[in-house]
Amino acid sequence: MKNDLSKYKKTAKLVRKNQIRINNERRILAAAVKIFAGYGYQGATMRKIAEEAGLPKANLHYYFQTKEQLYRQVLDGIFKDWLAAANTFDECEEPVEALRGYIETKMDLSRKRPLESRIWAEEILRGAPLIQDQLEQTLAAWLDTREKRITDWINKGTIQAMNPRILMYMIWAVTQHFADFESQIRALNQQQNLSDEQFAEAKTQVVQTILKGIGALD
Amino acid sequence: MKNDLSKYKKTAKLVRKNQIRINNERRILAAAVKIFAGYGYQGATMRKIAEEAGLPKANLHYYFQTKEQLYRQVLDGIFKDWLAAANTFDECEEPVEALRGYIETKMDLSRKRPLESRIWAEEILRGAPLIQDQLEQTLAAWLDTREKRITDWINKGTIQAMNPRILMYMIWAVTQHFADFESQIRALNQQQNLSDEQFAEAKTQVVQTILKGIGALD
DNA sequence: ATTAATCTTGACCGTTCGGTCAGGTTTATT
DNA sequence: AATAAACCTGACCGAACGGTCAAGATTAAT
Repeated sequence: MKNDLSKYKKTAKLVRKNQIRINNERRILAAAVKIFAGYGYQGATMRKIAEEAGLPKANLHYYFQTKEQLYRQVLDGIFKDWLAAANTFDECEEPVEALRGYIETKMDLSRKRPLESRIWAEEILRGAPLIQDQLEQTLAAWLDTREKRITDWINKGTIQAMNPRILMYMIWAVTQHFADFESQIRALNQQQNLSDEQFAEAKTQVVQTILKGIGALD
Repeated sequence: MKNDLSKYKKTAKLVRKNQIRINNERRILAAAVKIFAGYGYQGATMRKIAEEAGLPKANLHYYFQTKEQLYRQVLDGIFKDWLAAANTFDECEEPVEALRGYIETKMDLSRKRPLESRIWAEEILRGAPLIQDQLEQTLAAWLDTREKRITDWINKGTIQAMNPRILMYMIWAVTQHFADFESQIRALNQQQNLSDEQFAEAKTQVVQTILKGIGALD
């Protein structure tokens, strides 16, 4: 009984953990996302992140030993979000619904989390020095599975023959473009970010063009 | 006569200019492209560029006063290449030929000059701090003109109704993706860059999907 | 109430950064 | 041959970087 109770208490402590630690780690990570997205890994400084978080620089190093470790945790969080969104691909059986759902989810993610998309893009731009393993393993496995689903659709004649990988590259390219190249789109849109209406139009057109382009519509 | 001759000589000198200067500026710019593409603006250092060029660091500052000036010249060169490629858009009257030619040219540019594409992408990722003017003026004007051509095609019923700008964003996104996300594509392709055959297949599929997607084919 | 663990922070450190400069060398002009 | 212009470069500079640390403050456990 005593044993059980003390165990329970310890577990409860671990679950609640230090509220201070949880709180500060969250603040620092949120600040890090902003600064890494705005300046890139090299351009971001621990001082800028500390200012954004409203904490002294030394305090950052208490929770995250090095800048690289902080950056890795940011990337991990982004990858988890990406995978969660990616699984909408499997929610529907038929290509039109599955692809429409996936493209729309990716577009929404670009709209809601452009900073994260840009951090990911910069990491890949620089040759993916820290996430190569994840790309070669988790992402490659994810792609293999979905490639088979698309091949099934092709064999059933639901969509036309094509290379499924290239289709996925196109979807990734287009959906992420609206986050990664936001500043270019803004410059071409009277210095205004796309309004909700404009973005909704883009989402519809992207879905229509790709679905029609692979022979899944009409 | 004397006057004319001396003028001619001076002009000739200016045309030939200092061969040393021409030569070294070219070397430095080529090295700068490599280093800026590999490390980003902040991650690139004048020491690395100097090593790549095989010149002492102080010599770089003799030809380019600051790192930012060197970077600006690199960006200018990239923008000129981009505009040259962009004009293939106007070479054909009909949408199928015009768009096919443009998409293929952009794909070829991604294949041949991936470093330049990545430098451009990073600049936009960071909010285009140095090229905002060019985007808002030169690029916006270019896009306006081509938007009108596409609108004409739509009015003639050659392609289906759509927002021309979003079509251009899709084309840019997809074509540049093969340069900018090269390291991700490599990780998903058994750690091998796309072969010429694979790239040719991608080019064909991209053209087909987009043209069919906007109702210009079939 | 005491002790232990956790958290906080200003001051500091070695390194590297972009950039400068004096003085020497090479190239062009007369 | 002499002079001027252009080019070259090792040594150096102040600033900013990531990271450390000792000592104090706060919170948790007994």
